[in-house]
Amino acid sequence: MEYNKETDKKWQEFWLRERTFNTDTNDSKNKYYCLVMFPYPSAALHVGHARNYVIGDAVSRYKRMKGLNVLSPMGFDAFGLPAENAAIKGGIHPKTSTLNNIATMKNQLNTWGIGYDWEREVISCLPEYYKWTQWIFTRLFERGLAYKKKAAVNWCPSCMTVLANEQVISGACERCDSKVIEKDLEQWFFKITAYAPRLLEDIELLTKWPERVKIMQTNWIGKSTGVNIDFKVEGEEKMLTCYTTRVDTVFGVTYMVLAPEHPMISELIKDNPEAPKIYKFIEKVRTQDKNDRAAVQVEKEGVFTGRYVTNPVNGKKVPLWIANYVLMEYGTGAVMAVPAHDQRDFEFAKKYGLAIEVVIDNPTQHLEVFQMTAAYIEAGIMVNSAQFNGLGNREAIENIADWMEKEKTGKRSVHFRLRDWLISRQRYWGAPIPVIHCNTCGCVAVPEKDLPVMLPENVAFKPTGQSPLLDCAEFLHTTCPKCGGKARRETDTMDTFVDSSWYFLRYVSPKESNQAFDKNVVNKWLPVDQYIGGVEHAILHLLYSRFITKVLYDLKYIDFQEPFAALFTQGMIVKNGAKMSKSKGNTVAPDYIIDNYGADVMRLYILFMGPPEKDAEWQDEGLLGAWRFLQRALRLVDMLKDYREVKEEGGLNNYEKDLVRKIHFSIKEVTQDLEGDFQFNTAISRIMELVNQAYKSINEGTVRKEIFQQAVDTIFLLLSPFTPHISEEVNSALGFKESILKRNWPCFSEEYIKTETVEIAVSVNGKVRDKLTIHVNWSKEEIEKKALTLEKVQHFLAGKPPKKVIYIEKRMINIVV
RNA sequence: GCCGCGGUGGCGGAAUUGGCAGACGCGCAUGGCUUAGGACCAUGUCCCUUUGGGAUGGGAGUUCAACUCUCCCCCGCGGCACCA
Repeated sequence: MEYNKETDKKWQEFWLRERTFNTDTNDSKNKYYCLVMFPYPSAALHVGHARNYVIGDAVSRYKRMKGLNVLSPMGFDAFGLPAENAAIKGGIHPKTSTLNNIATMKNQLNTWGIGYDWEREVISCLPEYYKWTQWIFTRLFERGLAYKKKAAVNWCPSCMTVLANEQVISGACERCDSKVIEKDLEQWFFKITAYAPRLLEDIELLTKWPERVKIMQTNWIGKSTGVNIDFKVEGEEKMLTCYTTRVDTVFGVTYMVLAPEHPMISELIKDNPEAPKIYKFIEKVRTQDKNDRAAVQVEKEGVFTGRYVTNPVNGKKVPLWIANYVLMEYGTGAVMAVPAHDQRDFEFAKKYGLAIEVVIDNPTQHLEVFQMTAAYIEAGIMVNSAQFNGLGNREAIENIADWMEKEKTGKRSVHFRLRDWLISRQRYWGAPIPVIHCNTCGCVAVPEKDLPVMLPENVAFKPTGQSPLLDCAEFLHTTCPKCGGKARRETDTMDTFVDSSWYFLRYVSPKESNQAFDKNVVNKWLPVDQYIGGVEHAILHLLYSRFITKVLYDLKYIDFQEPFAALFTQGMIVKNGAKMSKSKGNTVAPDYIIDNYGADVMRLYILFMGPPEKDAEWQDEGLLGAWRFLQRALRLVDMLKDYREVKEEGGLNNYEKDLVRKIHFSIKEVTQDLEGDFQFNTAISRIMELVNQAYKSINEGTVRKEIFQQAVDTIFLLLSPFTPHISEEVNSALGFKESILKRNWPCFSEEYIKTETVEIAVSVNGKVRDKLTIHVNWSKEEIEKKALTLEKVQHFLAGKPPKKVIYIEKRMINIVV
C-alpha cells in the first residue's frame, strides 16, 4: 500500500464532504469542547506552530473515537501591531494582508489534516466580531469597570503606544524589546484589580491546569498582607499613610520616604525654599528608564522634604524624605523606613546619615548599631518596643497589629501587585473604543444599537504617538447619543488582548447578529473542556480571559466562573538550541515536509519527538524514522492482502498468544497515555512495539489470518489520531465504509494480557545476577527454592544460608547474604 | 535575591511511581540485496582491566533494593524582582 500526497488530499476532501468536523451545538450531550488558542495570522508557519495544532487535533480525534460530541473550532486573533507595522513599511493595508495571511494559514492547516469546524470561524478584526468586543467594553464601562484616568503609564518609544503592565518584560517592550519609559497620560483601564481576590482564590478551582501556570498567576497577582499606618504630618492636619508587612519593626522607624510620584509632594514642599531642587530630583528619577530605575544594584538616592511626621506608636518625630526606591504603584507610595531591619533603608540611612535603631535583636549575638554592616533581617527578639519587648518578632507581628487596630493607629490591609489593565492603544489596527466625548454629558458609551463603531479603512496610520484616528474627520466628529449635541469620538483602539479574552464564547454561536453569544448554548458548552496553547500566555491571555469571564458571570450573562476547565501548555520546538524564528534563520517549513513525506509523517514525528509539554529539539533525521515506521506498518497491510489462510486447529499457539497479548496490551497502554497527560510519545512507541511483534509472530511462526488482521486493524485504529490519512486509507482497504472516526476506540481485555509464566530478576544484595522463569501460580517458597539453586546465586552464597529473601510478585527476588 | 521546572548513552527520550536503568526511535557498525547510491532486510551497539566491577550532574544519608525518598552542593531553563 502506498502513502503519498494524493492520500492526504483524498481524505481531506472526504472529511470536508462528509462534514466530519462540523458540530451541532444544539446537541450538547457528551459534549467535549476542545480548543486550541487561536493564532495571530502569520504567513510563514513553521513546525513549531504546527505542534500546537497537531496536539489539539490528536486530542479531538481521540475524543471523537471515544464517542464524545467534540467541538473543535478555529479562528484568528487578527488585530494587532505586526500587520500595521508591515503596512507602514510595505504599503499594504493591514486588513488586506491579514485576510491574505488567514487564507494561507487555513490552507496550510488543511494540508496538515487538522480537523476544524470552519463554519464557526471567528476573525477578531471583522465588524461582526468586534461589534461584540465593543459591547463587552460598554458592559464594563457601565459597571465602572472601564474607566479613563491620567496615570503614569508604560510608553514604548518605538511602537509609539502605551503598554499594559503585563506587556513590559524586564522594563522592555514585549514586542520590540525597546526600553519602556514612564509617561503621564490619560488612558483607559479595566479594573481587573477589583477582581484580584477572586482571580487568586479561584486558582484553586483549576485542578486540571499545570502547576507552573497557576504559580505564575499567583505571583503575578501578588497578594501580601500587612498593616496601613497613618503618620501625622507636623504642622498640618494631613496624614500620610504607609503600608508595611513588617509591623514588628514599627518602633524602629527613623524616617519616612515617599515615591517621587506621590501626589502630596507639591503641597508638602510649597513653602520650602529648596523646592526647585526637590523638583529637579523628582524629574530626574521620572525620566530614568524603568528598567534602570528598578535594578536592585542602582544607587539609592533621595532628598529631604524639610517636613517631619510623627510615628503613632511612640510619638517620635521623624524626617520625611523622597527617594527613588519607593514605587507609587505599590502599597500607598509611602514607606516607613526601618534601616536596622531593611537592607534598602539601611543603605539609604548610611548614605544620608539618618538614624538607625535596632528593635529586633539577634538571639545569638547582641546587635550594636555601630558594628552593623547590613540590616538584620532574620528572626529575633523584640527590643526597644515598649510592651512588646521580649517577644519573638514573628508573633509580635500579630500582637502589634491587634494592638494598633485597637488603638486605631493602624489597620490590617491586603495589597496586590496586580495593576489595572491598561487597554487603550494609540494605534490604528484595533477595535475602536466605543465611547463618545460630549462637552455637556462627559464620557458616554456608544449605545448597543449604534455598534459596531466601525474602524475607518481610509486612514493614514503612521505612528506619531497620537491615535491615527484623530486625523480622520468623519470618524472623529459625531453627535452625543445622550443630548444630541456635537461630540467627539474616542480615537484610541483596544489592546488586542481584549479581543482574545472572550472569543471562546463566540464559537458556540458564531453567527449571532443580535447578541455576543447565545446564553443557553454557551452555558451548555462551556467551560472549555480542554484548552491547548503556548505557555507564553500563562499570564496575559489566560488572566484576562478569566477576568472577563468573571465579569460576565457577575452580569449574569453566563453561569460559570472559570472559562477553561483543563489547560495544556505545550513546549516549543527548538532547532540548534534556539527558538525557531525567521530572524535566526532556523525555521523548518512544513510545506517541504508535506511535499516530500506527507502530512502524517510530519504529524507523527512532531508527536513522537518528546513529551508534548516540554521543549523539543528538531532533527530532520527524526522525520525519516517516522517515515520508515509508517512504511513498515503499511507493508503489513500488503502482507495481509496476500496472506495465505493458515490451517491451524484448536487453541492459539504461542506466536498467536504473544500477538494477541501485545494487541491488548498496546490498546491498554495507548489509551492510558492519551487519558493521562497526553503522552503521545510513549503511546507511539507502544504502537511501534506492536508492529514489531506482528512481524515477529508472522516471520517466526504461523498466525491465523483473523488474528493478523486484528493486529493490523488495531495498529491503524490506535494510530488514527496521529496519522489520520493513512489510517483512513487502511480502514477503507479493510472494508470499512465509514470514516475511521466513526468507529469505536478499541477495547482491551485483561484476560488476554495475563500470562502463565513470567521472567523475574534474581538479585543478590540488590544486584541482578540471573533471570528465572516462573509460573504465576508458584508460591514464594517454590520460587525461593528454585532461585537458591541457581549457579550464580550459589556462587555468592558460598555455602552459607541467605540472611533474608525478599520476593516482589512477578518482578524480582532479592537474596541478601 | 525569591519561586518553579529540569539534569539519564553519540542524540531525542523510556522506566509500571521504591523493584531487571537505557523501552521506542535517531545515529553508528557489520552482513545481505543492489551496477552504484538511496530505500529495504538481518544482527549488534553504556563503559572497563569481564566467574567480576562501574554508570542516571556531584557528595552524603535512609533501604534488602534509589533515576525515583531525605539533606547539602553544582549546572541549565522559565517566572517574579528596590513590592516596603
